[in-house]
Amino acid sequence: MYEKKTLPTLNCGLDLVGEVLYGKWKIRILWFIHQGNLRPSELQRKIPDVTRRVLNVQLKELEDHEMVTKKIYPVVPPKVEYRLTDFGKSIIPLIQAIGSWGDENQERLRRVILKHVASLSDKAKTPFMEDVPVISIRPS
Amino acid sequence: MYEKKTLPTLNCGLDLVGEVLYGKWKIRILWFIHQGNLRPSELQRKIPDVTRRVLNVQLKELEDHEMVTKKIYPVVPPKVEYRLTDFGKSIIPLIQAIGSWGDENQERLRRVILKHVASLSDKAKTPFMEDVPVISIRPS
DNA sequence: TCGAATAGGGATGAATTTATCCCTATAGCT
DNA sequence: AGCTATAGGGATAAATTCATCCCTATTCGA
Repeated sequence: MYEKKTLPTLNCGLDLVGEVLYGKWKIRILWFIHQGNLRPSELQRKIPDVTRRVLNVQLKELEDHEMVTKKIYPVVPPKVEYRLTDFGKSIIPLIQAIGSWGDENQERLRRVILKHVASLSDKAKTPFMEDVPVISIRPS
Repeated sequence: MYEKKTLPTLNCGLDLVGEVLYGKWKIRILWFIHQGNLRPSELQRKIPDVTRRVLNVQLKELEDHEMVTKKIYPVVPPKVEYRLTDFGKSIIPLIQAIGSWGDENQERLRRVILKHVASLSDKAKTPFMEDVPVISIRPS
């Protein structure tokens, strides 16, 4: 494991939320569990870019933060299910609100993000920011 | 500058919001500008833990993302002011909502976060997680 | 018998973010 | 003359996060 060398800033509610939601895949994981994808293998199929290793680590953190519970079925092949706690459920409306704001401003966000990324690599000519597919993980 | 080697995941609104809000100090910076702290020096006094270097970088990103505008006064000593754009203003209610949720669940969040941090360093005996001060940057 | 699916995790390397250090410049004040 | 406040940024180090590689184990089905 890696050991933190600096203490987290925990001055206010915003900082606290940041701690539990910070992580490349955390919000997505919460959302997909909310959608009924309870097993790690299901989650991984929903989020192909995350590796099993990292998925496990982030699920463990969500569990430590009491956002999800882990249930191990003593069967073979192994079966594990994660579910949102009531605490975890209570943050779903916020995730929904953020996602909606993002969807509403999707074009503008996409434009400014890609423009910024492009500005970071002026000479190296990055070839990948032309057209990123437009998919929504939230139900329409 | 550092050049990104992997493309960002931009599948849905959530991902897009993540791009513009990701950054250790971004949300705080937006909030304090919203509170009327427009000059870099003011912001730095409000957020002592951020260095001027990093503050500049994150302000530049917020500017690229059209969340804030930068106004340079041609005076000396230099004077610069950042203001929220309408776009930036439109995300403030979400920040407020997240902060409120965090404030409401402050005790629980603080407990689980510190418990998790402690679990990462079992043997090394971290000495710093006893009592982090409880301050709110949002007006009461 | 061999491979796929299931879940997990140690060791290590790569990528990314954040921090540190050290410069530039000018006006006003002591 | 020297100090402070103002704003900015290059080069580099440190911290942190994320990815890759490679193992363990069992049951079922081809």
